[in-house]
Amino acid sequence: MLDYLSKLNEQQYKAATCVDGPLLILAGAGSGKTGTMTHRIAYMIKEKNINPYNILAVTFTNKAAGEMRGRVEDLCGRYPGMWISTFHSSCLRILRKEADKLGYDKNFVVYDTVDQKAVAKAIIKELELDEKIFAPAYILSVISDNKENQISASDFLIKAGSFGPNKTLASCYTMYEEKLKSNNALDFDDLILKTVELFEKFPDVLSAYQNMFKYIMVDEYQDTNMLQYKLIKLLAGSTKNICVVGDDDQCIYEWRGANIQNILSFEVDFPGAKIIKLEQNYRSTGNIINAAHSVIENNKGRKDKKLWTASDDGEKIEYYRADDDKEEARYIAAKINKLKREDPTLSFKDFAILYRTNVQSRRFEECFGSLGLPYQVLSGLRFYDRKEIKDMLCYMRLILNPKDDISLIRVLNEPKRGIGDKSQQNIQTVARLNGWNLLEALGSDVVLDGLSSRARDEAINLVNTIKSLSVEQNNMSVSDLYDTLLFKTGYMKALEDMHTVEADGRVDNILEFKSVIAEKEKECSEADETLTLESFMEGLALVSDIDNHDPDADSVSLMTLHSAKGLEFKVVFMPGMEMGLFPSYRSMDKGDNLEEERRLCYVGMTRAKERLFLSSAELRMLYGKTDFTSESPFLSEIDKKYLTGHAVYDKKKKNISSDRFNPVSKYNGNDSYVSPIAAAYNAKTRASSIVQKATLAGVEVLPGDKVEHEKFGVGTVIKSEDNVLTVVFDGCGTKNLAKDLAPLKKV
DNA sequence: GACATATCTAAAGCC
DNA sequence: TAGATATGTC
Repeated sequence: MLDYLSKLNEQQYKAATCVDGPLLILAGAGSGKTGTMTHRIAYMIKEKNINPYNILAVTFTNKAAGEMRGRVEDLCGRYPGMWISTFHSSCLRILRKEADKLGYDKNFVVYDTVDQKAVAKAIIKELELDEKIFAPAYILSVISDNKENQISASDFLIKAGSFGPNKTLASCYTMYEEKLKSNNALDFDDLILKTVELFEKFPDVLSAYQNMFKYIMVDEYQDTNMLQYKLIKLLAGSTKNICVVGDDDQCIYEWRGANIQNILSFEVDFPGAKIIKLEQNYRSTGNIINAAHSVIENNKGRKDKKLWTASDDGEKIEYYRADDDKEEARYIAAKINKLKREDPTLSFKDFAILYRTNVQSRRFEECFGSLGLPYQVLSGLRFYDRKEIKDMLCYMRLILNPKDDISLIRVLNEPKRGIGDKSQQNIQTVARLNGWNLLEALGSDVVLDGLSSRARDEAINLVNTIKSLSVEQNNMSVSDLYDTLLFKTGYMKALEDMHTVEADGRVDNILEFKSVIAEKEKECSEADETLTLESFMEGLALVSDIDNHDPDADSVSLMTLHSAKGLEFKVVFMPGMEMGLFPSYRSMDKGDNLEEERRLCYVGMTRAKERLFLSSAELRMLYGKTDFTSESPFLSEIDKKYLTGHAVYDKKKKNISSDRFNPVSKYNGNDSYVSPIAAAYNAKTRASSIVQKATLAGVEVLPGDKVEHEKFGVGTVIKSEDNVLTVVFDGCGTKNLAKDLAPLKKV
């Protein structure tokens, strides 16, 4: 066996050396997937003498691509410009070369989610739509769905018919496409879509790329959507040297278009495909693996496979039911300190708290903050989506492309220039009437004369700043340009004058962004190049984030289950194991969605290497209301052999053995759960599920009855305004009444 | 037009 | 509860 391949196990070795023809690698959690893929690339280059530039390896995230590139470099050296990149950046690279064939200017801009939203809002205004019904996010999701399924605006218009909401949506879609086209912009979906169109319309272009990419690899295949699948199928062409790696059990992105069918039916689409399963897990203890398996095996639509591990059983998984969400946070904090005391080799960075929703982080931040426990939160907001960064990016885009109306609108009154809604509309009207872009309109006398004297001065200054920097951009460094922009637009001064904590934070971010630019310039000068604004922005177009998770910082990591995919920690906590929270109440109507939640649970559990702690809170405050909760059905799916824990009601008795463990939620066998809490959530929309009857220890209670809770004392049952049975406790506020709730007794 | 106050609503987030 | 947006006031 070749030296560098000797670390691979038998299955991994098979996968790494099977190079020709279609191959599906089913790689379970922690099975050494990335290692196998990188070794496969190294094998192709070193042993098969395949030209590195004939290999295309696509991933979903920049982080994954970067990691893969780094590991390939370690194995077989650096090949600059090798095609190891995300779907979107591969397509961007192709389109930069070929966009003119599709009638686009090659220097098109890429609109991100924020830009798209701005376009959608403009459309809503123009069509005078009711934003309640046609919310920007809704319109955009319809457009995105269509694009992912390669349905054009005109196709959709035909499909939509001549009336009803679909007709309106079709007009939105059409206008959206017109606006992007006239701004010379593509959105993220377009990057894939236009590349597919390019290949379909120009067979010669396709065959050139087919010749180039003789070997194709796709990571996280379970997350591909229909269009991405089509793209790689086109590229794989007749050679069919395509290797896809994925795990159907880790498909947690169906809600944004991932099609799990792509992995389930790979063999059908590529007849003769080899399938290799990587089932040995190198990450977790036996108990963790087995417990995770006992949950995931409840899913129906999945490939049959079972992870195993050569490591010991390890400790059992622990479950704790806390009194409330605050106590849950205290419990976890105390547990972290205790574990660290008992095992001095553990440091804070070995701990992660994985929750279902971002709002859950608050309790932990409060608690950890007061205890002085170091933590880092991976928030949902990306660096580049922050307002101040986005504003600066828009200024820079305007310098590159003064025609970019969406960017101009964004920064027109930022900082405040006295050019508000009314003036903005005037500018747009003038632009439309004269066929000008907005910057031209803004600088015209017609517009300027209609402004107040302050606004007039500001407008002239803005137009001049953009125009002169646009001319000068190649005579100055990007850093200098950035500074000039901050100064001349008055952006920095406006922030500094605010003297608020928030504004200071924004200033910090703006300086942080400057160091990003400086870093890029340094990289460039080392390679004896000068960084141009154009190349800087180009590199940024698809960068999702300055990776804000620092695995080396010695702090506890707090993040959602979704963002934990691909990571691992010695000790993992999964709080909020409650019906309605996890699984999310929005997933509980349809069996399919519930399966995705279950996969999410599986992903979370398999992040743990040594210890796994699950917890729930009996009372949780959500949306300013405190509710009783039921335990998550996933808890009862875990085989009790691997689990130890207490139900809160028995806490006084202490040391409850695991066979006494009995979560209160019930599975109705129909792959949906009937829960009083869920019913309460749904009460406004679904009359049939309103909780109008509650039974406590076999005794029915009705409004007006007195009930007693072991901790909250006596309360009265009432029917709340949303028609849900509720108990009012003296001094304890109002709580929704959950059916069969053990600590409540009728008195 | 800018700022203050009232009202509404609530998942996950890759490129 | 808290953030985002709609409405009201100077």
